[in-house]
Amino acid sequence: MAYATIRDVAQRAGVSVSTVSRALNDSGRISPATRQRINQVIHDLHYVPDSRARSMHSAHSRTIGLLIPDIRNSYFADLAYLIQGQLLNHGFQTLICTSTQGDPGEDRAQVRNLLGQHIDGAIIVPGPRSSHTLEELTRRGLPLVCVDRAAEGAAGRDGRAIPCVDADPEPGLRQALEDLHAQGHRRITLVPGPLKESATFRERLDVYRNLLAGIEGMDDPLADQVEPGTFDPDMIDLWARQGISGVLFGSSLDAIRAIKTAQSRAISIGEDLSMITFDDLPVFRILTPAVSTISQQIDTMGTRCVDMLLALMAGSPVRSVRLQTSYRHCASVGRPPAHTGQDP
Amino acid sequence: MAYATIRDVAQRAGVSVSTVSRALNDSGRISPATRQRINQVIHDLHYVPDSRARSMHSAHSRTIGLLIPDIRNSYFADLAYLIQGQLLNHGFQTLICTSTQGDPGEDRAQVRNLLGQHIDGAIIVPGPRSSHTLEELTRRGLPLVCVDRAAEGAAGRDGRAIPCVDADPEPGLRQALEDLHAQGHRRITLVPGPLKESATFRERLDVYRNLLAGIEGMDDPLADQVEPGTFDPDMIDLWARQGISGVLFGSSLDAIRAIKTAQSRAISIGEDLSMITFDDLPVFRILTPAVSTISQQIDTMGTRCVDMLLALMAGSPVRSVRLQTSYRHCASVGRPPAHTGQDP
DNA sequence: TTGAAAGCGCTAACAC
DNA sequence: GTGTTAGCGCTTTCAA
Repeated sequence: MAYATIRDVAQRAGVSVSTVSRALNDSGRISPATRQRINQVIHDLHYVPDSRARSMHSAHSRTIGLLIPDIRNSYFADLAYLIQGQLLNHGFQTLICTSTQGDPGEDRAQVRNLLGQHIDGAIIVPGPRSSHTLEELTRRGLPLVCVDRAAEGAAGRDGRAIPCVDADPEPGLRQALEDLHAQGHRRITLVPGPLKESATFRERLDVYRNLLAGIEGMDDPLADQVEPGTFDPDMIDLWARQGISGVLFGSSLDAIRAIKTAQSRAISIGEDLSMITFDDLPVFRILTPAVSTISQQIDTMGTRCVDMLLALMAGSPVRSVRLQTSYRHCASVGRPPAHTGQDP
Repeated sequence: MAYATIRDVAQRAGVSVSTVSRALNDSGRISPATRQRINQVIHDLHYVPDSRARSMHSAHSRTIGLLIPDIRNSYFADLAYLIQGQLLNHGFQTLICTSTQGDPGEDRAQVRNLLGQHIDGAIIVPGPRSSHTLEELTRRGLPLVCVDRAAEGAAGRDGRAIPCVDADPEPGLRQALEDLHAQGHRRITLVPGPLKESATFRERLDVYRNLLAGIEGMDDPLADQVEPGTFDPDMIDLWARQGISGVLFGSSLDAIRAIKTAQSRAISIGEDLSMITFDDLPVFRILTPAVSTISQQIDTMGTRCVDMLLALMAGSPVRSVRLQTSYRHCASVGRPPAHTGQDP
């Protein structure tokens, strides 16, 4: 009762279903009068074509799967918003699957859902354990693009790598270190984020180390002790004991926790301790002091990955893209306090 | 070639499609041997049943539509996350449609999409112009629940109102006003948010006025001048001229813009100007000073609306629910500066 | 316990 | 221009 079908429309318009179908798809020749009559009936009956039945013929569903770790993270929310909007402009529906990380079983369930819908392609933020998930998709020759992080240990069909759009941490990190150096900091450190989780954090750490090694007189006394885990508030005391005056965060979550801790211990950011973090979230601009960030060009990321997916679906060859990161100085980076900043 | 079909499975297992179907659905009796063989083939072929074809028979698609204004707003992101997670636990897929507000044409397109998928129900954050959209859904007798705001001027089937779960601003506002009063504030005002947009903001304003009228010696000199629009930075000067020492924000977006403005004008929140805002976003806790909020119990909101939808789909009668708001005092509310706070 | 056949709503040849 | 027919991948009678 709820839904009118194409047959109802045909009957009421006094034509056959194929004529209605033609009217629906602007295919074949139809007399203006018939078309007019059909449109009227469609309107009267509030008829909406069943896209499931429709897509069963056309070999494509005009549906794209989007797998992101956690929509509550505003970084991914932005990405999802951009991607869904842009795909919609191209006539594709986006199936957003969030909370794919963590539970590997849930991960599988989500992918089965997507496969069951016969999606035309997928955009994925791969996690540390998603290689199996990715295979499940590439096995079917499904056009696939990774965003934000490259897929580890998974190749696309024909053994070709899955195209990816992510950010090169080098430029942003370089500028950040230069700023710290210019302000007079000599002993600094990096909290990379959950190292075990992702190659992203690993890469940030590696690049950081290389850059630091090239800077005369600047040093990370904790470089060899980096623990693959998240930020621990007690680290703040450790930094103080080591005479560290500047900290970089590879994960914005850690940065926010550090800010809270600093506040509760009356440590003044920008004076007692300078800090910089990855991810240019709006929060960081309204904090006092505003936090210096290394920005990822998230808008471009969203745009490019959609472009790449569309190209892939069109059969064009697609190459991975690395976007530049850039540094934005804010008041969270100041001069080091008098008693630190130089070798003891 | 990408997808194996039920026929492929049947062929390879040496049985008929109906037998495979039965194995898939645990319906009918099947010999253990046959089932075993079928499962093996399913595994080998990486067979995933086509849920589109499947749902065309079963009269339900196990898919729920979720329409929210903007996923980038962390309030709605939280809501979406909660809802999708909970629906998944009940075996439903969630189609998240974001950015439905604003463009009414896009709104319609989204709904047609959902209708085309033959969703089993929908959860909606209705906007000011969504009554037409809602009708499109209710007309088909689709189970519907509104969240966060009540639907204006739209009734469900049988003319019954669409069940809704939202928050009663009264308790939170009352506590907020009491706090301001206790701190010594006597002249305050409310920036309700985009009044034209939603009855939510209208209600907050009305309740505020009523409460204020009942408080001895506290006054809003601007009560009659409230403009239906968003926050204008120049209002800060106006407040100063009027001797206003405390401000409430009906919209967290306005609050954030006000904080930025205050910072740029060296106005100290909590000293020169006390402020309180609706929506208990994480941001407000890490700002300095932390911002006093009126919280909406968003978790409960997400849980309840899913429960309500499931009940509706099961045919049970469902009543709208109003959750309580509550006030959380933070340092953004302090004593008024000496030269304000009392009648001149 | 299993298979054959009809049909879900739609599209796409192929006739007329 | 329009109707007829045969499927798409699946479930579901009804027989066997």
